[in-house]
Amino acid sequence: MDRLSEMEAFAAVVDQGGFTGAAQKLGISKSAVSKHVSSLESRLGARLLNRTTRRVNPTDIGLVYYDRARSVLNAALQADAAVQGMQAEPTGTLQILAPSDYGACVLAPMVARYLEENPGVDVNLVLGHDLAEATRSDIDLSISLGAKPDSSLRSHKLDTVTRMLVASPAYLDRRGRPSRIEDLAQHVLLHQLESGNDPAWTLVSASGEARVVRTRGRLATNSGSCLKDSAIAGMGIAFLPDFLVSEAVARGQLQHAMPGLPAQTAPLFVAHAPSNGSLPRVRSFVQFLLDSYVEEPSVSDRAIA
Amino acid sequence: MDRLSEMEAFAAVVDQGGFTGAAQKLGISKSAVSKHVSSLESRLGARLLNRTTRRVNPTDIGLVYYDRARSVLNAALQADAAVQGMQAEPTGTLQILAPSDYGACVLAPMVARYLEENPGVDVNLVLGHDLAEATRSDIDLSISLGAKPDSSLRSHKLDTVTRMLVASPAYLDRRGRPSRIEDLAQHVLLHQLESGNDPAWTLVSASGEARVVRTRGRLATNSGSCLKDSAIAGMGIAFLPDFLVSEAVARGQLQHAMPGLPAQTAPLFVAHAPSNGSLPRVRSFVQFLLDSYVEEPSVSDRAIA
DNA sequence: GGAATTTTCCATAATATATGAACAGTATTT
DNA sequence: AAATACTGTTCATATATTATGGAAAATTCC
Repeated sequence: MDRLSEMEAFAAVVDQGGFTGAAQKLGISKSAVSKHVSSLESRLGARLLNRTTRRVNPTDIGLVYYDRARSVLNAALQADAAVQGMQAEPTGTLQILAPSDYGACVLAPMVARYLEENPGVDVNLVLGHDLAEATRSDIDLSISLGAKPDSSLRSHKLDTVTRMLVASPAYLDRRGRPSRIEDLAQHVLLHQLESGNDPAWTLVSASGEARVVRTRGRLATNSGSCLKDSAIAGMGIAFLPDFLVSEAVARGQLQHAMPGLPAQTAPLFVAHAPSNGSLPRVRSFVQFLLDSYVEEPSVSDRAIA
Repeated sequence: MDRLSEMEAFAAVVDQGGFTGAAQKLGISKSAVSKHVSSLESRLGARLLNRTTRRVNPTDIGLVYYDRARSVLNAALQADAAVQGMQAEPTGTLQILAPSDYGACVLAPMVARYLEENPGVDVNLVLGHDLAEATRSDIDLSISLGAKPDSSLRSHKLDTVTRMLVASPAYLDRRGRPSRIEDLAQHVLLHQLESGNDPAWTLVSASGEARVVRTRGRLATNSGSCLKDSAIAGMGIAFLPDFLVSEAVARGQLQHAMPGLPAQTAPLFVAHAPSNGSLPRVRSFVQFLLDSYVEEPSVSDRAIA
């Protein structure tokens, strides 16, 4: 006997003031209503309704049970509605916050594909990871590189990004190839400006220890692609993520400046507020990202697997 | 398919991290758990669990549904518990607030009977309707005469109390019998002190209008029985409820002072805070009162019926 | 007191359930 | 690397239970 149906039947009887009305409202036979209520009463071991053949009045026990049953039914309704809401077609405008370079190089093409698959969703892609931006309340979803997001957020690891030291062949021929981290002090280091950070790189040496290399280049910018162009132009060594430079490396415009250096990896996360986790557009985009990275994992993640 | 059982099965699977554990915890077969969850999923039209044959992980939809389902189950548990609690044997100390005279004359013998029938309950009978007492938080139940209790309280009408003008035959022979309300001004009126009230009676005349009679007696007391004794002693006319004087009237010690006056009736209510309505001792005592008054209605209520 | 509604009861047909074993797949362990 | 142990699902069947429509019982309204 479905206990929820029993409660529905009982509540309907109280609402309609009779079994007949309840049966009509529920679309079942009077007998069924009677049996449901009887079963409920025997299960509880208490009389819930005072039947007077002409009128049905709830017992005082029935009265308090009615309130409880209604709240149970409401909760059940909300549970169903939550699931239905999460399965609805994604709609609205998805606000995505992402690091500038990653957003421009990697995310933008993916977003384009996502938009094609999800005609109901618009995307606002906010690039640049300022804290002021990160706390904007209308951000649905943010992508971060390196640090694992705040544990108050729901996060999924998407990928492992490798950053590498690159320079143009001409530069390396002219200035020599560094073989140890200390050798970098003799080179022109093209630094990427980050808000609030000292001009320095943190590199993990072959022995596994982190070494901080102060950069003393004549050019610094916050644009990774600008930095890449400078490196291609032979202006020095840059420390850039693979997604920015792999194409230039493949074309021979850039080379690994220090092949002996172990892979400098950082995890890539997508994160969202827990309350946004049930928004279809957020769910669908996160799933889209996860699917995309599973189909086409990066070099470093493939190596791990 | 019992929807609550489905939720229980699903929640158990999430808790135990597997169908086998859930089946053991619920005491049913693995097949049943599997079917319950399958049925739930198909009813919702959503996958709730990611099965990996070795481990079961809730989908993100499943995660939010788990919370909802848990609250549904909790509410259902509370609903059952509320009914069970209301059916438990009455225990504890019942705090009753009642008007002094009514409590002494009528309620005390009834309480004695109630105590015999309910060995688990003690009674504290607080007599005297001071507002300070009425708001005491440990009062389970209060009885009031005349005014209908605050609508924030649950109240039941118990009876209709008739108040009557009485005096001793000797007094009436000596001073004459009043025939009109105005005549009362020529009499000694024995007033019952009430906190905050002017010394006056409000009488309903034969024409139905309320007349206020200022009392100017030399004796006033807050004790109804003391007033009755004074009236028996021939000291004047008293205005007292039937339960106080009917015996003396029957014995001829008192007479109706003004037989032409219509019945001066006031309803008698029992009231309790809604939150106390589910306490077995409150319920049982209220029921006891109602039963007692149904079996033995007062004269005026019998006349109405 | 009669009549009309209302609930409950009853027998039947249909539906649905729980079960245990067999099946298929994966993670652990040796 | 292979075998094992354990997992969830599926299947057929026997058991329970359900809903239904009509008849019966009961009580209130007129």
